[in-house]
Amino acid sequence: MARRTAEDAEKTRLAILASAQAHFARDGFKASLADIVSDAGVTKGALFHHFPNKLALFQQVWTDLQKGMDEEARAEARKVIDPNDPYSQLLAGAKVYLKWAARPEYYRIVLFEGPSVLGMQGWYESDRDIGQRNVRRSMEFMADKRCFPRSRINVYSVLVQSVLNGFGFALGKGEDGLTPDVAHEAFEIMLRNLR
Amino acid sequence: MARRTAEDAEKTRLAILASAQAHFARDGFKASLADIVSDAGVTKGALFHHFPNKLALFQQVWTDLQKGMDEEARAEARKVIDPNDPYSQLLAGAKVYLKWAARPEYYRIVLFEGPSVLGMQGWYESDRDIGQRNVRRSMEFMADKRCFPRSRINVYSVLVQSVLNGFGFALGKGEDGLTPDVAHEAFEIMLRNLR
DNA sequence: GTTTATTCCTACCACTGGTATGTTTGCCGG
DNA sequence: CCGGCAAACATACCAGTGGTAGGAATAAAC
Repeated sequence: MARRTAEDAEKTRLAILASAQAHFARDGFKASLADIVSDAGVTKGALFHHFPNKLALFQQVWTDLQKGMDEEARAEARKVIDPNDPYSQLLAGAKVYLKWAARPEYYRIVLFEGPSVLGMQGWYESDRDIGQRNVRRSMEFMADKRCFPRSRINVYSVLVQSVLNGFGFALGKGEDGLTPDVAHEAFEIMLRNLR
Repeated sequence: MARRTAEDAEKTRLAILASAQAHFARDGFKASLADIVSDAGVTKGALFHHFPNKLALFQQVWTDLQKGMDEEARAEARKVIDPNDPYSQLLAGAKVYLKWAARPEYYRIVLFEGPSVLGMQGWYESDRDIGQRNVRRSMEFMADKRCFPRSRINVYSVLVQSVLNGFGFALGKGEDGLTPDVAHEAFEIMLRNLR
């Protein structure tokens, strides 16, 4: 086979991404490219035409998952009654995030493998770009409402983000008798009582 | 070279472990065995005589680091005035943990690479064995003191563990203007106000 | 209708973790 | 004191990995 329609090319690209997501979700980053292209019905030539290397492929899978979660979270946050209430928006977004964390692909690829694969800079930057901004805005909002001194905005941002991450992990793992609702309730209590 | 004294053997074993820790700390699990044995002054034959495979080598490095941190944390917890106060013991242990998290080898090997390398079961189990037990004991203690209902012991254990993990991460990463002291203060405030 | 550039395949490469086998020699029973 | 076993390595090698080079076919632009 050779030159196809741009539409066909997009199809193979998506097939590669789908297969890659499945394999990364099951075997982590160590999933072999041979298996990925085999299940996608193409050869390595196609893969390396669409992606410069394995890491870029993983990054794309990672980004797609994050984007999906982020869009749903934003949509849910927009439904909050008061559009100028970052606190409620954070709670709404957190609810969505905790649900996604229970999904095996999101759990394994984004939360589990993401850090070590993308490296500390890459992962932390992307993570901060997507989640931390909302968290930080909410912390500033709470500080303005005299919940706690502004000097603690920084630490509390890290703290809140950590709790969301950790709950995501625990939910993704499945045990601990933890459900998204229980986690969300505890999250809110903790948040409300920050001083 | 060939058969040496048992003492000599232990020396090469330690040399391999030291070199492995250095390389794993810098390059993560993808550090090559060739480089590790080269810097240790031995060959791969020696490595595979002492360790069954690369993962076992990593596990040993991981365990040694965890053991070092755990021993120091326990020692510090034992210095607490009231020996029947898990709350204060947790705070003391947390202080030690946060300090270790700022050390690059501990950060990279235990916190960063550990999860994806050892896998969810291996990492979570070991992590829980070392840290979670103390956290859980403290949560039960606080529940008994009517800080919050016993039904929340489980969630809060996960929550507290997550905060420690996340602070460790942020400290290890170095930025955010975060110091062990600031993190520890925020940790205590959060803990004290759990309902 | 010729050219061009995209899309993909095949063949190949350097390197990796891991193995099989060989070699030296401390050590222990007789 | 000494023969043999096994510990403690070294050497040579292998299957599989991510990645590359080059070519073939053809959709698309002119």
